Amino acid sequence: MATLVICEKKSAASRISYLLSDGDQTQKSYYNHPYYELDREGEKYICVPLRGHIIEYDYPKEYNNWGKVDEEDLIWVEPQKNITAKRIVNLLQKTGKEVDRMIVATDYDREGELIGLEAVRFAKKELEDIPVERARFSSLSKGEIEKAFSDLKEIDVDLAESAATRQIIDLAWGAVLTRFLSKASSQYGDDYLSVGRVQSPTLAIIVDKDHEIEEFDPEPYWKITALLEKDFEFEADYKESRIWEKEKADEVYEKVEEADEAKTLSFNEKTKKDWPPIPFNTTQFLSDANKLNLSPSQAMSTAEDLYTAGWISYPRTENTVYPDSLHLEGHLRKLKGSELSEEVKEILSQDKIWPTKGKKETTDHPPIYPIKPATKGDLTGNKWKVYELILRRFLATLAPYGIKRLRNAEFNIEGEEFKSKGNELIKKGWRKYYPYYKAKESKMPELDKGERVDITDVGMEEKETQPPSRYSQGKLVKIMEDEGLGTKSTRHGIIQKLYNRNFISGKVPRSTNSGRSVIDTLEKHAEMVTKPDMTRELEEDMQKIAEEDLEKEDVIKESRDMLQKVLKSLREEEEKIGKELKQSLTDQHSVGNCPECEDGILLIRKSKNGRFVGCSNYPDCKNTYSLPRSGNVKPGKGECPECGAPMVKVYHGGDTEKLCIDINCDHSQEQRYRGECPECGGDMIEQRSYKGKRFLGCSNYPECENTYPLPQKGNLLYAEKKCEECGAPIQKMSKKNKEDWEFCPNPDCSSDEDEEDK
DNA sequence: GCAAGGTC
Repeated sequence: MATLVICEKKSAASRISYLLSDGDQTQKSYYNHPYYELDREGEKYICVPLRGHIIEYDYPKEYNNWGKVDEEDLIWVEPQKNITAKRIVNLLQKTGKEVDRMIVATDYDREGELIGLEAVRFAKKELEDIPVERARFSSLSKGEIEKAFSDLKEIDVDLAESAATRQIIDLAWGAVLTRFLSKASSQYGDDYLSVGRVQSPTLAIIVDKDHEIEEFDPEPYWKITALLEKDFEFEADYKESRIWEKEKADEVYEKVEEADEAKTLSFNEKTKKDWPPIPFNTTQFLSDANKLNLSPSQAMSTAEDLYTAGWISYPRTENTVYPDSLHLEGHLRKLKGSELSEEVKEILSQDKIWPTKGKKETTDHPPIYPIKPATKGDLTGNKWKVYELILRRFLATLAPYGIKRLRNAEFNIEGEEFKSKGNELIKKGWRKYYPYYKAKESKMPELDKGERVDITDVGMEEKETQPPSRYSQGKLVKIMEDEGLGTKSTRHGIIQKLYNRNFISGKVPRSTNSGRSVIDTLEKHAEMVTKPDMTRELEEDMQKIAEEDLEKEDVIKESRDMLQKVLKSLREEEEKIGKELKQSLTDQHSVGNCPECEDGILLIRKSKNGRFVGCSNYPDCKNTYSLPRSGNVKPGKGECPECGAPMVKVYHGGDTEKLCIDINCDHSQEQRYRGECPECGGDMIEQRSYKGKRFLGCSNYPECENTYPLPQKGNLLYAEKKCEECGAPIQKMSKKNKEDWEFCPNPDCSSDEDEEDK
């Protein structure tokens, strides 16, 4: 007797083998892929980890040619299953022959059911009649696993089929619409315009906000503020914090302008508990990591590294409730060995440790928490940043609440009503351990009704209503979750995809021309693809398939019919759509007008050797420029005074250069001249490496290889003098809020050793 | 070369 246990991933396989054998499992390897063997009640178990899905749907090869395949036909093509993890399939086939029953022990969710079934189908091939059972467990704890393996269920084929339905539908809609838009706008190669059930509604959320901001019409208003003093200065605003008419504002201001006393009409004070945050699920984690300047993709991949190295628990989870199996106190004791040992001890010293809990409780994985203690010596850079965040969050969820003191008062100033609010944290509580959220505090003294308070100043300000702000990437992940778009494992990747497709740009994402026009086109002709409802409806259908209320085939057929209608309506306007898309793509790549011909536009183009700028009138106009090696190039203001070519802005992260597009023109050269090369008498030129790093290099390169490193931020100029020690040209640096300073760029020079950085 | 979903 032998049993094959199929697990979703390595960590689960290792844990399950351990629990089933009381730690007596053996790790083996098959062509470098690990698996486990163990004995359990005299029976041999082989525990094989998958790597999530091991197959994926795609169309047969003959449909790969976008030009030759009609999208209308593609709708009805049956996709085939391709193996994506060959070695795992081999291992399943090999071990499948050695066993006489199988247990699917993948994650307890819809995809898990399908992932398990995919594996079973490979393992079972020649043994059609061996029994397959399903272990369903809500955590990888001893109790849960024992219970699941002693009470085995049947595999839920309908549930798995519902997941397969989603795959087929997503592929059909994605492939058909992606090909249609790309072909209509002649976007081939890497520049195709993609469409998808999740990515398009997500993009639409960003585009809608951009439209809202563009259409925003600021309205002026006036604000009257009195500065009062009792023990310290504090502000009181006129009862209408925004006064919309200038006359009214003037009228009030005239009355109170010269006042020197305010009479307290009322004063209230109350305290409020400031509750600690709930345990980290993926969304909360990505959102807070974004405050630390990490994109969701960066945060996720860092968390993945920390997880595989055993520092933190599984980072993909929706759960916000610590399971009973996690012994919080014992675990805290373990974390005393971490960098934050003092903080851990403080938390431990509480009489009782009460964790917070969120509304969402799932059974697949615990919330994200630190598994073992780490110090700054163990982890560096982003890894430490992320680990510290997760450790601090864990502590905060076990820490005491804080207390806020809220005060508010109303005043009479020359017959006009003013009001003031105070919000002070009088007990820090959990915020001591979790400094990532800034509490908005404002101080206000204690007052008595009728008390007279001195006025030190009264001011009136003209202000403007502000447009709504853009969504940060962290906020976007949250909105996606609220709208049901994507999953805990895919949301960060979807956002990254929008960047990679050039649909959005910037740290706080804004839509590009192509992103905007893709959404505009879809909204006009296939609105449903831009709405989260499509996902909601698909979810409902999948539920019904799982419950046997609907047949997989019927759902797919209905979806294909709908796709056919959508495609038809798009095709009726194909020419117009193509024109609109092409126009906005031209705008996106334009850097300005061509100085060499009548009506040419200079466009960023790609060649085998990289990118360059060429004229839209090519081949009639052969004007070209090379582009800087790195950075994002956008049109700038005006033309070069020297050669008439357009000025461009080059963005390097937070740093912007303004250059003439012709890097060899005298103006550009002059702008970047930073003194004479002490080695050969050539010009030292400020330039950027392929990676965007700024340095000084000699104009006689490659004959002269003299270079100096430069600080990466701040404005640099040649100080018009040479270093007395080494002869290198002295550089002058100016930075915001700092005094200018001069330095020798030569790192081997001893000239500024006594001088510390200013 | 198309999607979204797992996981590395």
